[in-house]
Amino acid sequence: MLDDRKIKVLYAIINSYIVSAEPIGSRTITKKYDLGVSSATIRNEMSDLEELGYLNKPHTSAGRVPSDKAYRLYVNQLLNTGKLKMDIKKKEEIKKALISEASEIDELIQNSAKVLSAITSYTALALSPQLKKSKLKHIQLLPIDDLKVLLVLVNDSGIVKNTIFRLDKKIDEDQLIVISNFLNHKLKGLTIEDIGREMDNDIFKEMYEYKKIIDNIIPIINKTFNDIDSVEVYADGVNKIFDFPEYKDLDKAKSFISFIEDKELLANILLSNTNGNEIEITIGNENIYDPIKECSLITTTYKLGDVTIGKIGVIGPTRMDYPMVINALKLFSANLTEILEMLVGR
Amino acid sequence: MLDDRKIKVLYAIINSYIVSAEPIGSRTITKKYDLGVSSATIRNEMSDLEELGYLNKPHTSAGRVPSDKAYRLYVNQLLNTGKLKMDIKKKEEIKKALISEASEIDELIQNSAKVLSAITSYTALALSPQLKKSKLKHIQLLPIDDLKVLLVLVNDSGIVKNTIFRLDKKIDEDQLIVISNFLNHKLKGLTIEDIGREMDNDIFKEMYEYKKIIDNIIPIINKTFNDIDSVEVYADGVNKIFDFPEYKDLDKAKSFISFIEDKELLANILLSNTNGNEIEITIGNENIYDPIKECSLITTTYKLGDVTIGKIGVIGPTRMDYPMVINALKLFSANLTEILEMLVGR
DNA sequence: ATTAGCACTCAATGTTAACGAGTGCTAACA
DNA sequence: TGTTAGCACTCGTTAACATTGAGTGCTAAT
Repeated sequence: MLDDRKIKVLYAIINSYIVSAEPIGSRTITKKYDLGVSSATIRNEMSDLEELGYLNKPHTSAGRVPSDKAYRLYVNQLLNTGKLKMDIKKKEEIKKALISEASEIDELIQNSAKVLSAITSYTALALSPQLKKSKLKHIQLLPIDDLKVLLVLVNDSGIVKNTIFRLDKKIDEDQLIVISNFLNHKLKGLTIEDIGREMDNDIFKEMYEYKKIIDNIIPIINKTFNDIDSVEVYADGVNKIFDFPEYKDLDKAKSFISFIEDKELLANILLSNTNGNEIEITIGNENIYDPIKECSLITTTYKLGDVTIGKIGVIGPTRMDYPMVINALKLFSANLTEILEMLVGR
Repeated sequence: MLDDRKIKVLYAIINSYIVSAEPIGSRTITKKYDLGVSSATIRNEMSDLEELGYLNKPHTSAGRVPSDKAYRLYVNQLLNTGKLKMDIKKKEEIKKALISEASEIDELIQNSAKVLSAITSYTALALSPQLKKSKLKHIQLLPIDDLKVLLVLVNDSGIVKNTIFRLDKKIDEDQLIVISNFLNHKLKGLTIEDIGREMDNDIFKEMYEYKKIIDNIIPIINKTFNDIDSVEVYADGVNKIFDFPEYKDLDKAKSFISFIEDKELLANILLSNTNGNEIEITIGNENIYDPIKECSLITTTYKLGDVTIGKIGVIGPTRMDYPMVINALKLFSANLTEILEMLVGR
């Protein structure tokens, strides 16, 4: 359907448009790319490509611009031919940049978005780890003073959460240890969901003696666990969008930036954008939401052990530098997975 | 120097410009504000006001625009006459909105910026609590498994930090308790700075038996304490800037947004903007940095006990609605101080 | 099948004129 | 002496119109 020359012409247009953001005319192609034919021939090919849906004309006397379909073809080929190379040296550089700031996992992810945006010069998005299935590893109550108690929860991914709360009545350290031990015994190894159920089951009747204290504590455990579960989206380099001529229009820029500010929506998009491949790409109109129908979203995942727990990606104009971004994302995916392994140290 | 009528004319121009963002002509004033004189008289007054530096002309045949000096006069009067009223009902509304999301202090502050931006429709900034002078209240080591240990630090403001780290050698719970007790004994009640000094002093020679383990732990304590100390700046509603006609120019908008993205710079600005008053206002050229020389920055503080520990404020065009913003900030300051009191529960 | 040539299209750019909000000055007035 | 009506003047804004030039599509010759 697309003979060799058509592909060459199409790729010339895509490559040219990716750097210039200007519609390409037939003469430009004959000059910049040596295809051995005249501009008139190119014109005919372009006319064909337009009919096939790979090119668009902004208006009659402008050049032509690649369509989403063209990018899709280009990107699929890119992903299949595996021509993308893993630059080990660069990988280590990135790793260093990521590690230097990372003491907590959320910080690591946030910093990753920053570095990714700096490297690619597009807006970067990152989804904090999802740990719904993670299990409680340790629960402990510590006395702060007569009335205040610190609750510490640790899950098997090494995420720690804590809350200070205040009791109505004095409690001594020994009592807290008894309660801690009991909670540990009952809840250790359960997932967040399990614990929610367990709580309802009034497992605490055995602890009659401490009923009042435990009644105080339960909602706090619940809330704290829900916090662990909460999804955070980090965005960095939002203002990079100003660098692209297609966003010289203020309304467009505004709508893009407002869109990126809606973290809840972003979380849903990132979570739903899952086809099982290492790299996932949504081009232009493939996006559901209007404000980013002229953007491409490229994401990858990061793992803890064998489980995918989060995502990181890049969003920018459809004419983005796909090979560069895909390479960068591969490095980030690998690095994050390695660093998490190390941080959690299993 | 400024007679009564000049003041009236000036205020008319300021008020009009604050809502319209358009230069005001003499006729507009005679029509909209009944000053009992003709436009020619106003014209003369305006000419005088310009000579005195209170008005600017964008160009010969435009109307006039208030200068920074005019805003300064207006704002000083506003702050002195104390005409600003505290709306108790609104205060409670805001309080509710702030509390609903606040389980941790940083979250509370972040959420405050969000609510403040929503209420004022300007960009809101907030500085997370500064606790350099806070004291260690509790330190504890908890076993996670054979090799991993959780370090928990609590300070007297109720801020909790923790880190998981891994030891070279197995350690049992009893040993951890001994070390915990020792550290508590030695370090409790000291400020972050004190602890840094204490650490260098090799206080641990008494604990010869656990030297190796403690040597492992010290840098972790240090790092964790530095984390507590770190300043965070939250910005919300950055894209509100697009609503103002003075930012219809893309470069201006870009430079503003880039400026707000530099959190370190913002932190310095917020920290330095301290004159000891409840409300602090920097107008236009009083700002040091070029990108916000056409903005005003209004901030207030929030406290824990008697100590100012953070700031929250609003940044927008110099023609901002000062009375509204000042009122809002007063409510936020009072509410945050109350909520912190409650959260930390001293 | 390719290509040179040419008429045609249309956004972008430049030029000019008309418009009108607003100023500043002058002279008359109370 | 302060106020005001009147008027010439300024200057950014807008609209209308012509010009330019990159690019297309078609045709006829190679």
